Amino acid sequence: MPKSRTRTYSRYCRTASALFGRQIRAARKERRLTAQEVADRAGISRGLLQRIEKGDLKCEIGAAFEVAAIVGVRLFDSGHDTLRLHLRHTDEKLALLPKSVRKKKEVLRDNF
Amino acid sequence: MPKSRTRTYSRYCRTASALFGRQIRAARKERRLTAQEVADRAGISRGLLQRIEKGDLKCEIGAAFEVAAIVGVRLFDSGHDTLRLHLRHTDEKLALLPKSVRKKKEVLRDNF
DNA sequence: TAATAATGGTCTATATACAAATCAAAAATT
DNA sequence: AATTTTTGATTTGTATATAGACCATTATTA
Repeated sequence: MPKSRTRTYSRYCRTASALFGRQIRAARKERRLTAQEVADRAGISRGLLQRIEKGDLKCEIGAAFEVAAIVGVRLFDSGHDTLRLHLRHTDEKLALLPKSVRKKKEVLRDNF
Repeated sequence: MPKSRTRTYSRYCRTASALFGRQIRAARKERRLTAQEVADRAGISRGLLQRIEKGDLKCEIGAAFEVAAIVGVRLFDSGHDTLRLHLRHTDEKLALLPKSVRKKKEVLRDNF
């Protein structure tokens, strides 16, 4: 029997994904774009778009992000310039953090 | 020759994904969690976590969201309750929109 | 500085996400 | 009401994302 690759997701994660999909669908309809039109523009199949709009957690993050961009759902509530700014800021923060995380050696407190 | 499945992504999409990955990495280090620890908690391989932190657009959105939740990167800048609220609101908006999008028949303006 | 843990690669096998095609039902226009 | 488009589901074959193992390098602690 082949080993299964099923995952479990937290409630938070599922809700977030559902919301993301719903927002995409709402935005698409507001702009009066058919599923086929958006799928074509994004270079994906209509089936995949359906799954994205349903909040399916197994689809490519790239496809979902691209679709969001096409229908006008902003990622991180920001335009491109703001994203770049955040990116730079995060990189600066990252530069101050240790390159690798090392656990402090567990101190045994039995011997006293 | 097998048909390739390569996609193209917009700059906006790539930047957003890069930022998301960077934020995850920064949050992980701030919390002093090793890659292996986070991968284990998320039920994914360390290799996949690396790709997520790199902003690889081809990984599962569910894996990325789950990791974000684990290291404390908030999705849509909101906690679970707020997400549910947004979800309800989006559903209401969606209920008012037409169930299917129909293009107005293109009126030919040649004949005058 | 030595020891050791974490990270960053690469490689392989396999489970699966994907595109594409098809069909039925629903919904919007005429 | 009739027509036509859009949507929702299902199925199938294939490209590929994933886990897991491994190794080399780097970084951290003792």
